[in-house]
Amino acid sequence: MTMPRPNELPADLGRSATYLMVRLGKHAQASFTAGIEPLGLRPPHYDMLVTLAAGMASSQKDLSDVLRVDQARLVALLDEMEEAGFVTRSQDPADRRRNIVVLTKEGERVVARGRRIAADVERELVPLKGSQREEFTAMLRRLVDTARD
Amino acid sequence: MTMPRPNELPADLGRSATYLMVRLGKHAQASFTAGIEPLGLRPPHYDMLVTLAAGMASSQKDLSDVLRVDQARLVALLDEMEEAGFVTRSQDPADRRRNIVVLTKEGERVVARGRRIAADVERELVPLKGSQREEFTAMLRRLVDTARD
DNA sequence: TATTGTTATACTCTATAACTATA
DNA sequence: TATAGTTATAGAGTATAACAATA
Repeated sequence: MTMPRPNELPADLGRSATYLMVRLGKHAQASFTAGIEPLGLRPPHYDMLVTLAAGMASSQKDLSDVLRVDQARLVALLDEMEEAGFVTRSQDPADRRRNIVVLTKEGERVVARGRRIAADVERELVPLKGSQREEFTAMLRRLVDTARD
Repeated sequence: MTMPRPNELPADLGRSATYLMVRLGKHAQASFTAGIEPLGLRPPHYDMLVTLAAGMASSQKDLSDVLRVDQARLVALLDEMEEAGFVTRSQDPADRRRNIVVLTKEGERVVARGRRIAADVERELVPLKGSQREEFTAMLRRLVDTARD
C-alpha cells in the first residue's frame, strides 16, 4: 500500500484554485472562529459589529446588503448581540418598518479587541512580508469583487 | 441614510485576507457545487473519486488522511457513491478491518466529466491569464501546505 | 403592491462519542 | 491495546417560504 505523505494531494485538487480556496477558506474560518471565541463572538457577529463601527450600515437591511447575509439570519445574530449588550435596536421614526441598529460603548470595546485578534490570526494564516502580503490581499479583493457582481 | 454601493466593504473586512479567503471559499464552494450537481455529485464526492482515480488512496482511512475528511463522514459519502455505481467496496483479505475502495468504469466516466466542469468553474472564478494564474494558484498551494502542518 | 423584520423549517456540514470486528 | 469502519447524535451555517406591520 502507498503510504500518503502528509502534504500530498491529487493533482486535480492540489492544482485547482477552486479546491484550494475552499480549503483555505475553511481553515481561515476555523482559525478566526477559535480566535474570537473568548469574546463571545462568532465571525458573522464580528462582521456585523465592524460594519456598524465603520458607519456602513444603520438598518438590518443595510447589514444584509453589505455582508450578503440573509435577512432571516441577521435576526438571530442581532438578538444575540443585543442580549450581550453590544448593540441596540430601535424603530426608525422616519420609516417604522426599519430598525436602527447602533453599537454600544461595550460593542465598540469588543470590536477593538476583535481587530487585534483578527490581525494575529491573519499573520499566522498568511505568513508573507510587506508588498507580497499586500499583493496577495489585493488579488483576493479583486476576485471577491468580481464574484459580487 | 447612506446608500451602500454594491462593492463596498468595511476596511476591516475588505483588507482582511482572512475575511476575503472565507468569502471566496464559500463562493468557490457554491459555484462548484452548482456545476457538478447535474452529475449527482457534491464536492466531497468528487474529491473522493478524484483521489481514487489518482491512485492516492485505496482504503477509507487513506481517503480520510489525504482529504482530511472525518472517517465518519466518509461512510455516508461512500454509501452514496456505491449506490450510484461509481465505486465498489470490498474487504481487504490481508487486513479484514479495511475496505478496499475501487472506482468503477462508470466512476471513471463521471470523474472525467467532473474534471471538465471543474476547469470551467475555475476559469470563471479566477479570470487570470497564464503566469498570473499559475502564481496565484502556487501561492494558494503554499498557504494550504503551511496550514496542513 | 413592495419592503422590513420576523418565525418556522429543513438540509448540509461538521465534530464527537460509542460500538464492532479485527489486528 | 490499537485500528478500520460504522452508527447515532447534536450543533452551526445556510436557504426557503410564509407572515405581520408598514410604506
